[in-house]
Amino acid sequence: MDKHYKPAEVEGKIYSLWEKGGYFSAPNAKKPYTIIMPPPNANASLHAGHAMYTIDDILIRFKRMQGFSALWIPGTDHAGFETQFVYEKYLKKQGKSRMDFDRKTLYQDIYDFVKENSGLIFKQFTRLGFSADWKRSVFTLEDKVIQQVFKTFKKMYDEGYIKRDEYIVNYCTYCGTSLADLEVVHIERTDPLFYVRYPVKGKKDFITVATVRPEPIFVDTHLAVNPKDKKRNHLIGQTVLNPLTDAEMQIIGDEYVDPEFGTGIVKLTPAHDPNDFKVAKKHNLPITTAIDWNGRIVKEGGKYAGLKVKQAREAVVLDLKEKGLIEKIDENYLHSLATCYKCGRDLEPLTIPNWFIKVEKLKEKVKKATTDNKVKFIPHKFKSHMLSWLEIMHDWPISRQIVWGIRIPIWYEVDPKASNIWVWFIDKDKKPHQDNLRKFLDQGIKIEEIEQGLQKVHALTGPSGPKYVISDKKPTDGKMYLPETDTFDTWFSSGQWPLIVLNKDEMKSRYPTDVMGTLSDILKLWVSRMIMFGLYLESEVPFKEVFLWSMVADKFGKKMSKSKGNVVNPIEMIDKYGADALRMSLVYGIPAGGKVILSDDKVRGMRNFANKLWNVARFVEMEKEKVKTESLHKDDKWILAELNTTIKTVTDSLEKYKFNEASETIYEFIWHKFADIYIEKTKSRRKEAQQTLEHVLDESLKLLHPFMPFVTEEIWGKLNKDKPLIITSWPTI
RNA sequence: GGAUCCGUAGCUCAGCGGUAGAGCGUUCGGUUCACAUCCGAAAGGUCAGAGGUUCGAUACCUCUCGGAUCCACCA
Repeated sequence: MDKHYKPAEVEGKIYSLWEKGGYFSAPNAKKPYTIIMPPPNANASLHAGHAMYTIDDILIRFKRMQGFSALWIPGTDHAGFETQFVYEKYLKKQGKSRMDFDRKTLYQDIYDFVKENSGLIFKQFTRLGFSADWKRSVFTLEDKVIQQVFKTFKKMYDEGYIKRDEYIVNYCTYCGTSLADLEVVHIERTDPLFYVRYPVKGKKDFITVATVRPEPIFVDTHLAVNPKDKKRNHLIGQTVLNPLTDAEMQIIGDEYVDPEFGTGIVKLTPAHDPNDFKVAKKHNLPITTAIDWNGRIVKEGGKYAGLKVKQAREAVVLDLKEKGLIEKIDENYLHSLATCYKCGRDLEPLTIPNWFIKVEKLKEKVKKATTDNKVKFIPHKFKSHMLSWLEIMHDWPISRQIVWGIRIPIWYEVDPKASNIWVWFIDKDKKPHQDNLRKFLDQGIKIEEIEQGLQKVHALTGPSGPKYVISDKKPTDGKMYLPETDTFDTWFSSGQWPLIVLNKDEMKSRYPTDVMGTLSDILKLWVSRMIMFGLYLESEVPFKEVFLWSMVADKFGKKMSKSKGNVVNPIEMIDKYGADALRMSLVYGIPAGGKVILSDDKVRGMRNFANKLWNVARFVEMEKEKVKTESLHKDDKWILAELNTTIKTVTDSLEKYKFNEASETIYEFIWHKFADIYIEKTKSRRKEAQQTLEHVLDESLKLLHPFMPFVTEEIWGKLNKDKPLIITSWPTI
């Protein structure tokens, strides 16, 4: 044996030993133990967060060693919005945009793009020593996933869990899609607050309203005051004039108005403000669009039509100033606003037709399962996080206006005489058009050409909207149809992940799976949805326990992010110090649910530990001759007792997901008890102690194997040439 | 604004009623005999602050201050 352990020379060789031996497939044996891997983005390369899957690998290896039929199922996610965003950046570099392509072409291009990059992350996983059953991998755009998603959607529709509605959503005009509340990032910013005067009808008087958004004023039809506001409730029922259009506006009363804020009077812009939208629905007020999907003022905006929001704001303010209708401007108004988590731009609240899942009934089951501990959360605090989320969880908008995803299986019936479908398409000369479908049909453009170059379909909701059919294929009843162009929110498919990756037999034997280990960030986005779908479709939770870890941080405890430049590339760490060292660093000293602190110093420390173990093995290997004695020496008895305690502690800790305790215990035992104390003492009675030395080393290797699989397997192979691999044996007392 | 978690050695964290612990870092001393990716030793803390419960509080309770995360909302 060399003086030093050299991971680079060992890891590849050991990994293929496991792979060739078929150790990653579940053995037929006995009790099943199952973990499903949270599918990483197929397009991604490994970052520090993924390295935390080490925890799953530790569990799988531990259970495999204990003799379970351990199965770890991997997969990759299409990550709809994420991936399309990356692809569009790539297009932009080439001077192109998604608008240059019809949906089919764009989808295929992204598919090829992803295909080219996919597989990389699994290769990187093997560098970490992950023992997943790779040949079982599922990609979320595979046919069987799409079929499952269609089936679920149909069932939900039939059972009344799906609704279609005009709904105000946060829409990113740059990314071209609506975002769920969970994807919205609120930031604080100083913006001018304009105090706008509304002339009172028939008087020389004004009512002043404070707003940061004067640009959609031309569609406003109402102001509101709080009916309990004694100073102002006399205004209810009065009429003022729209400062831009001079149209008459009514003042209504609604309790949502805060009498203390601004002037205590608000303008209502239902189409572009979530609160105003609620008020408008309640009072049955008109919801008129002022801003289109491109973030520009609509053509009804007269002189402002076509302007972007910011330009329109400047123009409107200028005009109002000229009319003397700006009372004052507060330049230091600090407020929070919604921005896109992806591109950081301001989001535009827009009303667009959306498909929703009605969660009211569904979430009750999740609540009950959580309260009844059908799913156990580790650490425990996440149980209350989940419950508080369920309290406020509201209907889930599942429509995403992107191509890269599973299309919502809806076909709209085209009535050539109705004006209820708006389309955006590229004609056969690659020229884009957007307008009412009827207009194009009247011009004699064939529906086939429109469908061929289709970018977006925007069908009215409600009774005036078109009829539609739920089907994954185009209906063949001879009528004209156009497909829904929206795709499902990624979490709609990944939320059904456990039901997709397990086959029929396994649904009996391995469902619910044993544990789901994932980042606590996606507790609400993903974990809650998986539980919801599991209970809805199978009447049972999809996993018995959830282990959640928090973000991976640098040595100063700061979250790793590209913009901070403190990202640690796990692969570089492996190249430098070995996979075992990296793996150990991710669990040693990390409290459950806590921040994972990863630093060069720490990984180096763990590399040193691997080397220490290596040298313990070298020491043991130097002497082969054993002297049998009648009774054990007191030092032998001591170390064997310590070993037993260690086996017990490590086993118990692993069962309880206390990875830090388990790893610290085995580290302490090997280095500071076995090496520092026992080995030093045996130097004077070497041959006598040889048998105990060998035994303690073997057992230590097993205990450490889930954490540091490569070095332990390598040493095991050197010492126990005739025995099977260490990967299948756990020590017992 | 609401919720949760956390303030213990320079750093990262254990301890959670009975005179303060680990790793890393620092300082000092060690080159034969497994390992300098090592061994031995030392320095370093009114356990954030103030009250309370208790024979006794770093630990339990209350408040204050400081930090983190999540959620809601802001015309």
